[in-house]
Amino acid sequence: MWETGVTQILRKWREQGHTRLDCAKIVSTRTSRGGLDQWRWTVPTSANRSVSVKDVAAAAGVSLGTVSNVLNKPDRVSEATRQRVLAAMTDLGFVRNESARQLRSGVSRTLAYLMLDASNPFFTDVAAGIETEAETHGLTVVLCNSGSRGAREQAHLELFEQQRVQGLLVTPVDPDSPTLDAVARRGTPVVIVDRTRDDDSLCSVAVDDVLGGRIGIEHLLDRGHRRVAFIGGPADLGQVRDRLEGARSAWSDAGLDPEDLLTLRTEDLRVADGREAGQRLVGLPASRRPTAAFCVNDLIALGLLQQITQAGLRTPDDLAILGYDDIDYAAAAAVPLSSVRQPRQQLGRTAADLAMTEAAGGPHTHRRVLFTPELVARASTLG
Amino acid sequence: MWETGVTQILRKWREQGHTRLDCAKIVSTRTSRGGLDQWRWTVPTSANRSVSVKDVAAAAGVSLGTVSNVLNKPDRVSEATRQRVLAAMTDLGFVRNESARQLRSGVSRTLAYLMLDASNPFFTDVAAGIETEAETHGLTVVLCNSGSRGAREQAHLELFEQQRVQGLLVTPVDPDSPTLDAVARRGTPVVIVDRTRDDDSLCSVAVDDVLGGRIGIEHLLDRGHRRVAFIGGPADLGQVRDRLEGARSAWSDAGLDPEDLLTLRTEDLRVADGREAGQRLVGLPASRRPTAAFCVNDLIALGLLQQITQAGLRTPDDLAILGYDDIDYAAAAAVPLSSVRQPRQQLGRTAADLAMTEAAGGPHTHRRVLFTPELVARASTLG
DNA sequence: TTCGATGATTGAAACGTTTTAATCCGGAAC
DNA sequence: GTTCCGGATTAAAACGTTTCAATCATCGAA
Repeated sequence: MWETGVTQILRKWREQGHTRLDCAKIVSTRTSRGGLDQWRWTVPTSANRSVSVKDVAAAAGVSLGTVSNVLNKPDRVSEATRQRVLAAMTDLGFVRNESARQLRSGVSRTLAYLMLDASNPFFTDVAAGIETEAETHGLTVVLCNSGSRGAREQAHLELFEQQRVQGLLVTPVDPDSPTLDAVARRGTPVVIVDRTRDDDSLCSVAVDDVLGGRIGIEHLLDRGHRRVAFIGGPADLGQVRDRLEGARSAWSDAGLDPEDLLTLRTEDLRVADGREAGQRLVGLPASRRPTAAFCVNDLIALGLLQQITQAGLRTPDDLAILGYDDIDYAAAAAVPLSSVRQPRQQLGRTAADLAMTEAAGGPHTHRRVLFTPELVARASTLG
Repeated sequence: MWETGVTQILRKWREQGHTRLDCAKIVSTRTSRGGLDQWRWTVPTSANRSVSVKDVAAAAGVSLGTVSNVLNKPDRVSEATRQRVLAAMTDLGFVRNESARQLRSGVSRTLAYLMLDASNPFFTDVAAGIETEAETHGLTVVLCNSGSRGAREQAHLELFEQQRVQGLLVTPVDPDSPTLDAVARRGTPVVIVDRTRDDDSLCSVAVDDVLGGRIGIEHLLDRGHRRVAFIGGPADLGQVRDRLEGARSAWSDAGLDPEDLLTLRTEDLRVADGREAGQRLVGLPASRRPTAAFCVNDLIALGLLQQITQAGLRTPDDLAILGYDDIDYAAAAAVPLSSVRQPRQQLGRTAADLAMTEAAGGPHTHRRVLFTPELVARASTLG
């Protein structure tokens, strides 16, 4: 029986990575079986526990509840003890444990924004809008970046839900993803940013992309262009689809031949894709080459501008360029870029607002907010 | 005595916002005084409790500990029960409560990066580096933006510390701020990103700015410039100070008159500040105007480029421009911008790595990592 | 048969807060 | 002198996990 005990101890001991057995640490306990076949021992613990309200209470000579009151309802505690508690806190280096706070109170103080692409200034501007709105309500915003990757988006969504954030703003890879519905159904307010759904199953804030496409083409028509390229992709992206739809309808409304509205697809929406599109455009014989390009976002427009400039073409004389988003760098480009501007900051502010009102409880019906884009004409189309 | 009881009840009742008193809800309790002067009542609670492990356990017919094991040590539980528990989870829509998890286990699964300016692509690139490194270790990264505002930085630091993040990466407004030391002393690993301190009191990852300044000036000297403006501010910013120091020492090493290295201060480091500096530069008589400008970052360089182009000057013939950071938009500018490149992504990766090793425990000595910048010459200085 | 080993499962104790009913106490009102 | 009131304070019960010793069941070897 003694053997058994020792064997068991040694196994566990080894499992825990110990190499030497210190018998002084072994203490016997009795079991229901009546024998000495179970053992317990202590290991030296690196007593690095952090300071808790309990410690503060002890140091200040008050009860634990009073410390909590100092933190949460300062007016309920007399000035003298308040000072004493505050002093104890700084003395001991007390840091409130947010996990415990949130677990007990059930309320989180953060709003989350899951960005599609943090390197695109459009989304950081939206984020800035969210931040300003959240700040006025005393919430902090945490940002995450999916980088257009579904798996990462999924992982971030899960973590945010587990963290019980107050609201979850997201520019999703696919706005129709059922994951979003699942999250919302389980109780986290979800707001789709810069995308929409056809139904009203979730709150969303976006800009009227069909109208934006129309505005862009109308501007180019005004400037006399009759052979235009629409550059953008991927084809299944809602933004691209809608803007193209608007462009096409404006084009046909003007009674022009659909053939003359060339569509150039790109892999993605980055500067590199614009350069690549530029190469294809430059490769066309001058007679068939469009006189203007309407890019589905500014990054593509910038890449295009750079590429065709390198190839010796001039903007807007040889090729007028119209972008979309009006990011700060658009105005600072080699040839200041005309662009369709979206109210980015307001997009963020409104989204945050929707999330917070939904989180506040009360009767809620999902809202779909649609902003109107506006044309900003600069040298790249004016000449 | 009856009166007293009713008075007390009514007061509390009113405090809770009730307008009508439902006597059926009142239940008397006896107190130590023996009288009926204390009361208790129940209010209808909106039973909206979320699903917990307890519920899952009940549904699956196992104990609460087993559910936890399915979550954390799946190999310790038999396949059959594992499936049963998993099924119960999806049926009930169970979402693990991260607060409770972290409170009990004491371990957080997130790394935080507090950015100085989310709209500056330099920092989002650093963030991308952090993300890739963290991902390989199974951590998620949350981003926050201080927008160069000390108060907001402070608030975010506090929240992150309260959340007990595993590591806290920060590009601070002021790297010498004692707040950072305080946070680190209390146990959160802190890594300063893209800034350094003179002492080694914290881990930091940065790029050798003195060397960067030197490299920049040497390039301009190579191109034959003998009257150069160094543009940047604020003067008390470490980056600005160091790059200027490097620039000056390279200048004097070449045996040139310090007077000919003009210094133009700017308010901040944004595009608008570059434009403003451009106006001042254009205002100078051509004879005294520098032939090249070395800007302390690309945003200023872009603003400068835009402004002097508008004023009819040409780059690089009338004014060569050299930036710093080599952000993507530098290459895409009207005149592709020469720039001093910093290894942004690697900066982020290394910072994340430092934080995680410090968090892993064990003996730790703070490290100061310094990367070497490199010159990327483009049309804005080559012509 | 019995004992020991192994693997699956359970029960109960944490973790650090917030919440809330209860207590205490000095003073005002009767 | 009671009685009542209100403000300050306290004690104890949550919150939803993870952890870990203890138990249970099964099986192989002695």
